[in-house]
Amino acid sequence: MGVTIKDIAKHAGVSYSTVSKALRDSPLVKKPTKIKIMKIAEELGYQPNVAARSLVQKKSYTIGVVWPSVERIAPSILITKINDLLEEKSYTTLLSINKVESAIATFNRFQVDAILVFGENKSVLSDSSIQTTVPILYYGLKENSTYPTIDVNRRKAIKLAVNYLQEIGHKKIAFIGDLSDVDPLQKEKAIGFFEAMNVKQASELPDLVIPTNGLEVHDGYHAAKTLLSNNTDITAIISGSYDLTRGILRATSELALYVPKDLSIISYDNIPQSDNLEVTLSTVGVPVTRIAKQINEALLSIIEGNDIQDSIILDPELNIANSCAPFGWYD
Amino acid sequence: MGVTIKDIAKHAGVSYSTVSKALRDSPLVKKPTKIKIMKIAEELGYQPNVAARSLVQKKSYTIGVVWPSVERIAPSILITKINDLLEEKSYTTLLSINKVESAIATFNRFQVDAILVFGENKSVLSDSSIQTTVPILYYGLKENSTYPTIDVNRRKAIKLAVNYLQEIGHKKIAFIGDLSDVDPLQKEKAIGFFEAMNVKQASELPDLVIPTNGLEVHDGYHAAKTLLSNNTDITAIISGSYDLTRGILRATSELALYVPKDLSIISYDNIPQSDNLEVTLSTVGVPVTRIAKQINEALLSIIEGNDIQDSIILDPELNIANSCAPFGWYD
DNA sequence: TTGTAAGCGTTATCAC
DNA sequence: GTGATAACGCTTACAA
Repeated sequence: MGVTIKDIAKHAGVSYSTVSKALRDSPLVKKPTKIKIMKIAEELGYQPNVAARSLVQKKSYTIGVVWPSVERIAPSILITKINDLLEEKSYTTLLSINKVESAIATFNRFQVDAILVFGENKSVLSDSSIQTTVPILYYGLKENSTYPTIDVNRRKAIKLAVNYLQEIGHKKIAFIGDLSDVDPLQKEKAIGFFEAMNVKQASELPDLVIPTNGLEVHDGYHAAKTLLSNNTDITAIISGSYDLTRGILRATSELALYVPKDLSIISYDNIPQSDNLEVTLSTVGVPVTRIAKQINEALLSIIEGNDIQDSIILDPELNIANSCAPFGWYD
Repeated sequence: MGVTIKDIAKHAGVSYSTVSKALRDSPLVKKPTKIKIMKIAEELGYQPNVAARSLVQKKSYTIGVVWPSVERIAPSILITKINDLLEEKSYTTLLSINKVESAIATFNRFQVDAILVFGENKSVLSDSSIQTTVPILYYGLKENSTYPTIDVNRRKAIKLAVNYLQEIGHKKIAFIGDLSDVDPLQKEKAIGFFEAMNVKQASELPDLVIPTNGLEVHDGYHAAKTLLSNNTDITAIISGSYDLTRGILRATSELALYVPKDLSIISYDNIPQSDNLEVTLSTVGVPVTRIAKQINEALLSIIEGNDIQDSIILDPELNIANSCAPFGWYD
């Protein structure tokens, strides 16, 4: 089995409490002793036993992340970022891909210091079904939950985009995105578009709203093909995601349409762009780094026992770049 | 803080050791007492403390999964399956997205019962850099590791496909896949193709090997477009992944080529197909369910302390369906 | 500056 | 059948 502080104590010829202090870098231990002990610990390949430590400290320096759908690529970048941030504060993140209730139960048994839940179909889940003594933070749509929640204002993001395009003179603005009911996060974006266009639903803008059945590149490609073959007078497109936008750009280049000369594009996006597309994209959204930072702070705060705001809705930002030009600019 | 067995003991008016036995459903406790205790535990929302239990039992009923690249969608289905299988045996899986070394260190501190590592750029990693007392199982390419490894024979899979197509008379067989050096798993597939075609490298089959720079749908789409516009005499394609195949099918339908009349397709694939494509695909590969089952068994086995085979390479299977027809069948 | 001892929540081994 | 009690590996007063 594993090496314990008692083993180290024997080797070093000191008591095991001294070892404990030395390893925790306590000022109560003389430098030379400390160094000697550290060295022996290293040699023996000592790994502190979390179980024992968290038993006495009632703290495990661990954050449990509930991530029911490993399949989804979107939040994975966010998780990675959060993980890095927490690591700096010497916290470890552990993920569970189980159903929310059982994941929370597991993390309670493990006495993690806080739980971060990536909400998805939270609709099914009511707070009453959750048993926890560990503080919980949600990321995603705030619905029937009383737990603190951090979310991105997707609706406002799309509105920002529409308004900007209108300001620079565009009249025929289209939206390409996922309108299916299954994903409330996507739906928010569509609602933002409707609101900005002063309509109630997609049917009032038959030619301008192109629903996709997913968020992949080819969904965007085909939506754009449909849109642009039928409607030659569209001058601007708002895209629901980065991948959709990549598809849209593919379509425009095949149709020999030039961005932004023939068409302005603003893409919803949280992720920093790595690909080098033909144009630098204009985007709206909250950058992952900011989301991660907020979540990180909130997490550390609730661990300290501080109450945080019930609900933090992050404001999106508009970043205008080459893919966008005023209407008529090239005439 | 959490409810402990002592709290339950007080409420039930018994000693806490009786509570412990009752909760573990020991035959040493009378039925009525047991029921009473269970009920109180339920009411109080008791959650057993893993730290305390694993401290005395030296077992946490937990498997640590090292998954450095949350970004990749491919193995996520596999992880979900493994998770389900282990749950049946009342094991919990916890994932870490940290670097392999530190993830392993973390899991050692948590005293998990076994560690499953999803190997990727294992190249960098030598066994000597790993400190562990917990048994480790690798999934992925076996390279310089002495730990037991489970892997899929991708090379053989593609060979099977080539041989089958040759048997049914195809001469001009093309391969669409990712040849970049970064992903050794993909490279294996290409090597399988080369070997089956009796060549050493791609350059010997200039028109038949179409490298993609990824495994997404649109990569397949564009590769197929390139391939089929230049080479009208190709009669069969082997695709390196399911998504690539979807793209290929999109391309063929745009080019008014009919599968399998004008073109036979066999797709590498581990994942059970959910989409309903125009044709039912012929596939080669090891189904995820089988991979998951093997990993599950191996894991349980090494937990018991049984040595398992150093290396288990799973044999792919060929499933021929509508997307494949003998050469000349429709003439 | 170092050692001793109590206690964290649980299981397991005894006695009763 | 049930109840004390030791032990798991560690941290932390407190004693030396």
